[in-house]
Amino acid sequence: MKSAIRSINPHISVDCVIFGFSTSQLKVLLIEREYLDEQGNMAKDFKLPGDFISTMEDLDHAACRTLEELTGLNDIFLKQYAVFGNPERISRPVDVNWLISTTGLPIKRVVTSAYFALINISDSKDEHAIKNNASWQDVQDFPKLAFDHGELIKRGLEHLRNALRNEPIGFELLPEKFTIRELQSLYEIILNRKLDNRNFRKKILKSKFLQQLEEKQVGVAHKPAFFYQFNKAVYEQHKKDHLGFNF
Amino acid sequence: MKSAIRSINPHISVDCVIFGFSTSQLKVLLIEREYLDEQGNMAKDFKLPGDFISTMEDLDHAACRTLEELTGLNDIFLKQYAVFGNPERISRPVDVNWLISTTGLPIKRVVTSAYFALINISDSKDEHAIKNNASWQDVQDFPKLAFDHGELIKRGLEHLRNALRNEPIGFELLPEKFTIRELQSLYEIILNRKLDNRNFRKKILKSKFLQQLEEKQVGVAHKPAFFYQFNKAVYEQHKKDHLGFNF
DNA sequence: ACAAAAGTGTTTTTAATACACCCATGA
DNA sequence: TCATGGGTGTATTAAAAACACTTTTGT
Repeated sequence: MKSAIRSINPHISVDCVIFGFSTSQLKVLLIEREYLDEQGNMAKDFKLPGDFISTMEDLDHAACRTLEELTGLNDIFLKQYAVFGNPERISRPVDVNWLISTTGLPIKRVVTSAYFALINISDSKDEHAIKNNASWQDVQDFPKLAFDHGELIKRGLEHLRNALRNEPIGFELLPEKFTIRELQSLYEIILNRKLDNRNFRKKILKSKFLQQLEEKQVGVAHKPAFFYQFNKAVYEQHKKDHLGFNF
Repeated sequence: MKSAIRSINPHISVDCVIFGFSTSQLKVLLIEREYLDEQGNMAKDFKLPGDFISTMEDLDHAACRTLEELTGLNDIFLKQYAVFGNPERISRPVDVNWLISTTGLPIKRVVTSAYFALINISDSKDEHAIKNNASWQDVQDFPKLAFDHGELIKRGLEHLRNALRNEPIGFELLPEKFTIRELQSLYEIILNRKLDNRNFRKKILKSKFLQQLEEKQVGVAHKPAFFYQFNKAVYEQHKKDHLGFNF
């Protein structure tokens, strides 16, 4: 937090719930926080990557900036999913004191705009080195969190599941080029169930949102898979034509 | 606005996009606003029902309160759908001056939490008398609006359509007891297309979310329709079991 | 030649669509 | 008795689900 050199708006913050998927598990990215407990001893817990916005900063910009500053991740597709404005959300003395000491301002109440994103953990290992105060934690069983960040994660996960079921957000959340198997794994991990690979390919390919590329996987010890990319224009057209309802 | 007698938080506001459906049209509820134009003349335009939150007030509470104060509507199911935090959203001199003169505070930047609701206009005629500075305007062709309220309506409508297609929000937005025809009309108006009544009933009733009541319409000049109510528990169970994806 | 994941087709089951008449009530 | 909207069934078409083997590559 660079509160000394930028003009912050201490009433509004952003928080980022970054989901990471590997081949077997869904994780969240958390930042380790040091704070003084009730006895004045140094203690540690975790928080989401987040910060106050700057006085003339757009919320989306603040979310991206914060994520980069705290974790080193950049160029991530972040989506705002809710605002948390309960006046009691910052009320525990340790949280209030931590905010006052890190900002130097008399913080009373903060409304936060929550963002989520989903990234491939194995990619992030090489491409985006994650700063060492940030770490991946199990999304089902995360450690004690600051503020109402447990609630933000829970709601973010619901939002992610819903989004995945109702629109092709999976494509947005994968790298530009991906294999169909990667997309299927993403669905399986987030929806938490196995899908039939033949039926999945049929359904996905019938929709024409995916374009097959020339390029194949290289160096894999099995038949190499073709890469695909998402064709957004075709999806938008489809959405216009298809006005049904599903629930 | 009772800014004189309550302690307001001038950084955060709520705005309500209230959709009203009659048998033929979708409308939005707008409040007439008087302001001083560039030449210092009194002029009029429209705004959404909205206000700054109070210092220790929950956002949902602020939205309900505001709606009641400005329109007389109460007990409406309001759903938060987005935050609008562009630093330029309040930049036109007429808007800035209007805020300063109505609050008496040096407003610079306001982040607003947007809510939407949908109500039956014919119901509201008798049950909820709408205050006379509020009026229903065509959702496709609304008058000139204050701030970025045109954008809030556009995004609210997208949200409403999406919500209706992907979850049984229709039930939430109708009175406790309603006929299947009312539900169908709601779908037709919002999705802007005709639906086959036999197929609609089949699909809706197959889902078991609806419970038929003993009660029928009275005083209608045709075969009276049964009233139904939404069974939320059955829906929640269904959502757990059905983890497919649709897009 | 073996292991590992990619890729492919058919049958069965379920859901969506298209379509037209009789029913109960108030005027 | 007429006008109005409520309520129903069937046949066709389209989509989802279930299911097992062959292909290509690296080791």
